[in-house]
Amino acid sequence: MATDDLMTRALETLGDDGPLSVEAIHRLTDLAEVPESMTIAEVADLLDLSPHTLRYYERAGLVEVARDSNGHRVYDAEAVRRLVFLTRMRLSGMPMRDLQHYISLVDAGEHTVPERLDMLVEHRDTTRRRIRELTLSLMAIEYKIATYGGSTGQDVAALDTATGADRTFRTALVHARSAS
Amino acid sequence: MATDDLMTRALETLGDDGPLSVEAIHRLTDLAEVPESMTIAEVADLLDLSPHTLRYYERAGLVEVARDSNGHRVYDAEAVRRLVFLTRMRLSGMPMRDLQHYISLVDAGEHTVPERLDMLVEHRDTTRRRIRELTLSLMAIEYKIATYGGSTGQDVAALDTATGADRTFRTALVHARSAS
DNA sequence: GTTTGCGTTTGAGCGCGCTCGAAGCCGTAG
DNA sequence: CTACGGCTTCGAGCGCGCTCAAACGCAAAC
Repeated sequence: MATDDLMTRALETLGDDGPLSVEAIHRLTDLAEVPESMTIAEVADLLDLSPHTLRYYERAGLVEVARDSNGHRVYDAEAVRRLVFLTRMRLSGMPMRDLQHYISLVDAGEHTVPERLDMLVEHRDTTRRRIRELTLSLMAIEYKIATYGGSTGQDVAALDTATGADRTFRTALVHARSAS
Repeated sequence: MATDDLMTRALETLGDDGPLSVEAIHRLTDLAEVPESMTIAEVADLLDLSPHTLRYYERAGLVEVARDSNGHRVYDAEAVRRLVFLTRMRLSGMPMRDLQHYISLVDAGEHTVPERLDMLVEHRDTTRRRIRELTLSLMAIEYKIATYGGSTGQDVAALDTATGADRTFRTALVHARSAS
């Protein structure tokens, strides 16, 4: 799958309704300025998580963070980049356990690259499955909204009789979870 | 958004790689035969969750289930349909709390339809956001796989220099979480 | 000089969604 | 007759990912 293809699809997906890309533009400066060092509050703000969580990640062994003369954390650029990565992985549903393993591989050296790639590929596939699962659920929700009749089973009933929906699709809706 | 449009998009999404739709076809008979009554094991099998979980849902007030002469649960078609709905909502991330509220609205009568629709619309939007979020994470993962350099920050660095990627897209990748 | 504010550590607690264990009932198979 | 499998109830336990409380340090502001 070509990169350009990826981006095209991404932008199409984003194009549905504006807020994300608008906000993205608004935050355009963020990564351009990756400061040499940041405080915990700054990193928390950047990544949209709490200082508590950042300390928790450190305790969990996901990052090492230096201290200043007051014992306060000083996040260097590498730590911030790692946290950006970790945050994205967390957001896409990778468990802490796996991240801990991944980081242990990173720290173990270059010879672990193949295993790291294996992990990324597996997580990519998991994420793809999850997106398809959510897409099917989304369609079911939209269908239920469109045909709302009050009963929790109405959507299925509607699918049985309406618009000559194709059977495969209908079944896929009901069994979206079978993709997981 | 027209129904046909929805289905078209759905099938496109599914078309990427086969397993789901194939499995869907394989299970095609499932909903066609919605039996008059089912045992807990049958329902568990149908919905791909455990009998434990089904009992838990009942305890949580999400379904009422009759008993036979032995005290065993007998799921009628309505209960099964409700559970299909509930399972899809759970799968798409709706919290138990919200489902309990939704079901209380269903049980309260037709005058709660507007509020139910509000809930569905909100959940639809949440699901859409989640899909966009996951899509961005997915692109980041794919990018990292494609440009793998071993460092956790490599993907970002690559984005800064590679293929003349447009800045908005690049920033969106880093800030996918800002959509949540 | 005290207050305010932001940081530190440690260990405990929490919300969620299951998941399981124990003890018991029932119907069928060997 | 007894053993087994599958169901029942009830309450407890668990894994995950935070989230917080307590007690303290330091530094700039008033």
